[in-house]
Amino acid sequence: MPGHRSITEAEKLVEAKLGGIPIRHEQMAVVANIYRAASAVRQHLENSVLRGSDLTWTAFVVLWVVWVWGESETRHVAEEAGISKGTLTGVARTLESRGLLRRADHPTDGRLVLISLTERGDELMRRVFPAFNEEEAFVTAQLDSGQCRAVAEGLRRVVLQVEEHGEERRRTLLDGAAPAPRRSGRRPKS
Amino acid sequence: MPGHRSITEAEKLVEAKLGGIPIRHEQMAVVANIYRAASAVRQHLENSVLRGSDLTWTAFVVLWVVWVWGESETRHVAEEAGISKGTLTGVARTLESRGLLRRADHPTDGRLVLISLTERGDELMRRVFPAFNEEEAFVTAQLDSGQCRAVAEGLRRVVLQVEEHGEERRRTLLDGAAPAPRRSGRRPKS
DNA sequence: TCCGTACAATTTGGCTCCGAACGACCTGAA
DNA sequence: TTCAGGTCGTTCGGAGCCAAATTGTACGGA
Repeated sequence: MPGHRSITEAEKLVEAKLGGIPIRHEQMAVVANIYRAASAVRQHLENSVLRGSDLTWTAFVVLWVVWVWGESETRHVAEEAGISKGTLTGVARTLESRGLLRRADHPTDGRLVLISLTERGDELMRRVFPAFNEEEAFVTAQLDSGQCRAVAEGLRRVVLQVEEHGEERRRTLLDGAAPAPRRSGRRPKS
Repeated sequence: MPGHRSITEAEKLVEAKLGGIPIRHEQMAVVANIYRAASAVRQHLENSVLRGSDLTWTAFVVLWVVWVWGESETRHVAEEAGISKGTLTGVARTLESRGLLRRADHPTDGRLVLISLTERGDELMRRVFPAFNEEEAFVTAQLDSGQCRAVAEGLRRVVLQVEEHGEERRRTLLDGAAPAPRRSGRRPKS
């Protein structure tokens, strides 16, 4: 269980560390708590409702997207689920082998693959989602209706800010400098 | 970039899917946006300030914890950073090999290991953290001061709720049933 | 008809992370 | 003094995940 030391206490220490250089405390608290909350929520949901149905968080999100939006092209599912296309290929294969998901060629464009739930997958979601939603209610139990809306709206703005201006911002920061390659992953061929 | 389809639209579809069964919309929106925001923020920070210093998100968090709290026992660092003990061992080894971190035996308890920053690690943090904090301000730029506080406070409550009542809740849900083993990871011996 | 370009999903390589097992160590009771 | 039970960090097995490379399809122009 993380978080026995308070964030505000940490802020004071950081201030002292940097002595003089001003720090955006409120913004720092938002980011720190976003990540803490995301980890806590994910872990709780995996360990309560998902594990029982042998689903990882990612697998559940993928099923959820397809369940809600119906038969979809894989690229849209990946985007909506927030994972890369390559990851989706593997997750979809696993779910397909368990009979929860079905893949079909696109009728006119041979490059595309369509994903939909099988009857079993649909049954699973009708059973699991209510339990999942019940835990969403549990983790937010300390928030009243208005606070829920405020938090959701605030986070939406964070997501929008990054999506709309993030790339430009990164370009500005690096200012034409080396794009700095990623540490992991396949090496460029050159 | 995820999120081109609106979350409220998704909620309506879910409602129709379940027809009749009530859904906690506001709570669902909070959880969905927490995760989206966490991914977006992490990705932006990794791709802007961290990559340039060859740090992953986790490595930065570990350095940050040790920087702020000073020499600490590894179990506390792991807890504070929100990662498992096993993960910390690997991360710490990497950071030690890069000369940013130092490990020392505990003077009286031979089981413990103490972690502290080297001078180089301290320099790195004095350089990187202001840039990091600058991006924390960027991602929250759409929120005014009051909204920042509201979001941070709301998320704090979510974390607290899970930390204080999560374990009990999971016990209640499973109700003595099989603890449901994890799919990945080392297999139990027997 | 034959390319070249564009874009799709998939494969591949490498790192990250969790958590069970393990071995070292501490402690207290017999 | 011994040793059983607890706690620590580390090791290790397996899945997750990203992004480059690859493979396959579409389509417009020569």
